[in-house]
Amino acid sequence: MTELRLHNSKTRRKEVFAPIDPDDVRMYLCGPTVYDRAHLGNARPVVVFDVLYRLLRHVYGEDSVTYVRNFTDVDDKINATAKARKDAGAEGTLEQLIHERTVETIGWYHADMDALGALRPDAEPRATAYIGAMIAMIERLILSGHAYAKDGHVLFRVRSYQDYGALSGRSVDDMIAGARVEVAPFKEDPLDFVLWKPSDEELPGWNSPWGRGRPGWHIECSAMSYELLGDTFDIHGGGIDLQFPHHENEIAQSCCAHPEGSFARYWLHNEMLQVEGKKMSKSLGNFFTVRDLLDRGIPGEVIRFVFLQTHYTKPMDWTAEKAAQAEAVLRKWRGLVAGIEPAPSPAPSVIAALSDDLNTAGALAELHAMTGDPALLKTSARMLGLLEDHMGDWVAPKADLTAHADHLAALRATAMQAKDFAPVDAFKAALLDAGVEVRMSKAGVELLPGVGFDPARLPPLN
RNA sequence: GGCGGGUUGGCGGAGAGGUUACGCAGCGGAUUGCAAAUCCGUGAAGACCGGUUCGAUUCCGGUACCCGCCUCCA
Repeated sequence: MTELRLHNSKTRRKEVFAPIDPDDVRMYLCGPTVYDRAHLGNARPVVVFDVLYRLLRHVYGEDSVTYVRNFTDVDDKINATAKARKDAGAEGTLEQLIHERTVETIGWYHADMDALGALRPDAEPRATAYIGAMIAMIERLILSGHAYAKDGHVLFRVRSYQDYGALSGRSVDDMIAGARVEVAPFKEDPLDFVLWKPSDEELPGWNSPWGRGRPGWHIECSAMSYELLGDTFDIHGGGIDLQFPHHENEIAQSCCAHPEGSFARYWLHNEMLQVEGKKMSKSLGNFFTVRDLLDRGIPGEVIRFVFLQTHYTKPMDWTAEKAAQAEAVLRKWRGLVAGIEPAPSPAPSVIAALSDDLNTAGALAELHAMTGDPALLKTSARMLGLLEDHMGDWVAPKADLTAHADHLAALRATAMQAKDFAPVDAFKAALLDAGVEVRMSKAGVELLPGVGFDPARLPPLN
């Protein structure tokens, strides 16, 4: 069996991956808070873990991998949107309006991630469906002395968990020194974080032993991973920005509530995304969503290719230049594999690259070496979610240029006789100007709509 | 202040203690009415300073610069 090696954030080393049960490999990815369209940065972990999911399925078998990715649908930004709708006169309770909003957002998320060629996880739990499990976990934490209730809040007693900070490499005392923790009257210690908080009438809430309220952010992942994957599972992932405090808190909650288990054994974190060398932010004006790119005509497969060019542990820079290059490569490859029956299995070199901590850039390099064997290229590319049939519509000609091609061929034939190439050159120049790629060979004339193709600027046929 | 990541040829971007990464661009050639596309060939690197070593871009230490996290965030 292929030996998989993964960089484990927990140990800060590349380790051989050994699943608890090779017939039931389990991984959890922190999913989106569904308050709006996913931005480009949200898509990076999705693509990275999609490749990991494909690899695990390849190595252990399609039915031997369980991939869970949650939807966070309890959140103040969602509440704000729902409240704004209610204030604007929308029908229904606040909870119903929240549900409507999140259903809408989840639909967008699915459409956008599907466009990137990401396989759907085996389970996509919504936090609101697991409130009972969260309450049960909080009760266990209170009983074991790791949490306490105060003024309608329940807080996790950070100093009760000795290994707190191990994942992100900080000590509790360092954090006090940093002093950027919220001090509140209901906290025993400024480091303690919220498991449950009260809701007023303006906010969604659920009944609990501590009154009507809602869960803190971190508890949902602990509760859902426990319910769906058990007290010990293989891989947990997300963006590096989640490492602290979110993942640190998840570990504390899960390990204290279920000391018999060891929670996630391998932690994978992807680095952040930049745009043209800068952090993507609304203030810099370089903020955009996946849908924005798709609407601009950049195919999801191209976005995916650009992502895979950079190793997931390094910051990735999105640039228009990279997108253009990726499109050219994919166009070429799609031309090579069109109508070709895929090879029975992917190239070992590609599996080897991916098995080495998801070296997707290395795997792409291997694909370049395979252009002489389109069948193998096709099958191997699919390990990366590329060159799949359902992803290829974008390469189809955007217009029927047969008439123009025939006209150009006729002009050329005349020109060959008359030794006067001016008319054919003029027509060709006009085509190029309209964004058409012109290919003339002994075999004939081929016209392809290029990147800047504009049908309105096509020359008349006379 | 604390924690973490990065710095490779014109650009993007990997692996490996000693042998060509790869892609794009460039250059030369084939081909073409001219181009494009395609094919063949080709130059070019490892932030800086030390150390280990027969040998380091690759390991260790330091410096500089860039970036992220520590607050909602993928």
